[in-house]
Amino acid sequence: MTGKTASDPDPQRAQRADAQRNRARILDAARTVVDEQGTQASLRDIARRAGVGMGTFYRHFPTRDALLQTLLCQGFDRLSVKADSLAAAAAPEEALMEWLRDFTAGSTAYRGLAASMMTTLSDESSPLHASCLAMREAGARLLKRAQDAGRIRADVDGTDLFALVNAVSWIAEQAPSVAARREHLFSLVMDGLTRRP
Amino acid sequence: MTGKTASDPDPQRAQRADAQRNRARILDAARTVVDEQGTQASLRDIARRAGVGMGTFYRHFPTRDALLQTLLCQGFDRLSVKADSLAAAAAPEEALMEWLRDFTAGSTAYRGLAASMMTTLSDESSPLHASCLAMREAGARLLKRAQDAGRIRADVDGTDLFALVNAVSWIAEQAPSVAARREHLFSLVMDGLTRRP
DNA sequence: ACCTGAACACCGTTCAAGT
DNA sequence: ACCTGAACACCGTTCAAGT
Repeated sequence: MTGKTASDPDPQRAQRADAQRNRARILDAARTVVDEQGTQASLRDIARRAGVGMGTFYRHFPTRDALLQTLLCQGFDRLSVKADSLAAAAAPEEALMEWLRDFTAGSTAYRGLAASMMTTLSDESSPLHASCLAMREAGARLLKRAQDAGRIRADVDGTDLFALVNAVSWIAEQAPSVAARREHLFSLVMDGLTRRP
Repeated sequence: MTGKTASDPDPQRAQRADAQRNRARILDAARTVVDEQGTQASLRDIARRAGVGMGTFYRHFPTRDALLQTLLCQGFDRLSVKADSLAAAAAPEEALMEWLRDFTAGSTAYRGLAASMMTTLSDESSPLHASCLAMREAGARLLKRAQDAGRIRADVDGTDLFALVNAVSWIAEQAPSVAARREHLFSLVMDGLTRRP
């Protein structure tokens, strides 16, 4: 125990008021710019729009992934939770499909997101690594359940499924003509994984 | 008719000796650097390695696509020809699969190639547009043939097939763990397109 | 005709100097 | 503690000056 009393704010969270405000401004700007330019958005543009020096930007978010984490982490965690509640509530195949629908909607929220997820999954030092991996594992449990029920091919694992779904999301970003057929491509792939009676 | 005689070299092809040598050097360097860095390789690096000024580089290849064209066009054309000869020689499904095998091998030759092909297909001003489109159309004819023979789902078109195959090639570039499963992902997708008896 | 390399407008990242 | 903005090393692209 130190001299710290109950009324002291948590030292880990204590921040000067201007620092807190700058952080919020950066995040606001980031949401806008990433929305426009995708996950590879210019960090300078974000700092500029936030009205903040580059040093301030880097002090708050030392890497691009640190910034993306605060934008994406919530969504990843939400999908992890949703997978588990679907596992308890819905039929195996329907649960998986419903989850994938939700996942795909999220993965097309920002341009470049599918690519960022793949990068973050193979980079253990990324602050997004853990939550993205947890989300994939949660999806993998839904997959396993559908496989055990005999509804999905047995020779597919969570990595395969995640890769295929991200591959479709990515390709849809590459050309408007493909984007228009995204749902169709998605169902072609999922039909292929489904065991027909 | 102008004063041009038969012994004049083709004025369109006439080039000073140093220009011809520089062009060859740039292409040599490009092959090496694109091999190392992918289709998004630094153009400066290529010019440097070729021992040539930036102006010279741009004089010979005014855009990145103009450079890629000379590296990739032959391969595209070869695959177009191969599609037509397979259509004449092999059973519909086998012909399609053999062609896709060949196509995939080519599309993984350089990192970023799948992305470049998608870009070039939606950019009519790209010098690669025509030959890439021709290749896709040649593949589409093999697809149609296999569909007419009842071996492939009827609700797939050449754009879908091309998109799916490129999506798998791209995803395999994103992580070594996925690269190791590339063949498996490819067969999952193709199985899905195949009509089972 | 062709080549060169500096110049320009951008990046991401770091860091000395300020408050 | 935190902020600023210049500095550095890159990039793609253009262009005046040379031969």
